[in-house]
Amino acid sequence: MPELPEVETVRRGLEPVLVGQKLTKVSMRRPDLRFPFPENFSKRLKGQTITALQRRAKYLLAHLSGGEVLVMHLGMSGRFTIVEPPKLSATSKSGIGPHPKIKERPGQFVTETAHNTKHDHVIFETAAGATVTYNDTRRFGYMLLVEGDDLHNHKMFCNLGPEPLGNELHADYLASVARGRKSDLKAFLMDQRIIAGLGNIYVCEALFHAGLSPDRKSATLTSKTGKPLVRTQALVASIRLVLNGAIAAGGSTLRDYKKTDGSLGYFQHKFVVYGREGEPCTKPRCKGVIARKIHSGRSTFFCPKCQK
DNA sequence: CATGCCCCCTGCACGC
DNA sequence: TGCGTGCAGGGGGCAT
Repeated sequence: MPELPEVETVRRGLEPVLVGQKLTKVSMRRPDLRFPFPENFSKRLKGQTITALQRRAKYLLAHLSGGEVLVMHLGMSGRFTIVEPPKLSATSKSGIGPHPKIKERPGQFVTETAHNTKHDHVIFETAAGATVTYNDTRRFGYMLLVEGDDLHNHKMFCNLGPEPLGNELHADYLASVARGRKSDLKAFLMDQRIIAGLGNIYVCEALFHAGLSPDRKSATLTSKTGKPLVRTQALVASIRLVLNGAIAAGGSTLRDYKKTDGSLGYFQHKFVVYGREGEPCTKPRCKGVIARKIHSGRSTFFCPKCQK
């Protein structure tokens, strides 16, 4: 899936299309994704206005005028596609007028281009005539409807750790939660209860940048006195740097998406270690070769020479 | 409690 | 060409 930077990029892409908009129609093409859709899903969404679109960890949160929150998780392969009605030029506004097909059936027009794809599972239509389609090949994603006041108590959210780009993540925090842990750094950083939003790619990237081995014991982030160490500071800084860099790259993709097909999801981004098994380490003067190894079923890419 | 493993699902790249 | 294998950015649920 999209990890935190990709979800944030999707959020920024959807925000101008959805926020302030009333949902005129929501349809599903199957009864479930990873989980069954909530009871009366379409009916509960129709007519509601989306008042805000937030992100928490890898979740998208669409706040609804009725007080519920539409929670969306993209799993491994979830994407959104936006199709907006053609912008009317000054000429057509004053003179010719909108295309008759659009005027009569705004939803129908975009339906023909947007809904014929395999694995399009959910289609949102807004009062402004935009269509937002959720596509998810592997269906590990899901959607929930949760009462806004109950969000923090929901089982999906109550155990989430701090946002990695927020103020709550700092070396003292990381040192304190790492204390006495038996797990290695790879598992530690993948654990959403420790930090919420990192995934397989950005854990590899952050560990590389910090020069720390994925096999290092998490407890070594803490000194005997419980104080954070230089490597702990470096890890926090690396996490921030890697995520911010990816979000910036996503932003540049966003500027282009309307020129292409409206697709929001993964984007092209250069990774320094991820997917680069056998390639030379990019750290200056390091003669190492990027290796791959499996940690609890997931590939880890790292430089055995400069990550200690 | 913490940790590790299996599994959900589809598609794709690879070797034979 | 077809088929089998392994792998893919997540994480819930369960056994230990």
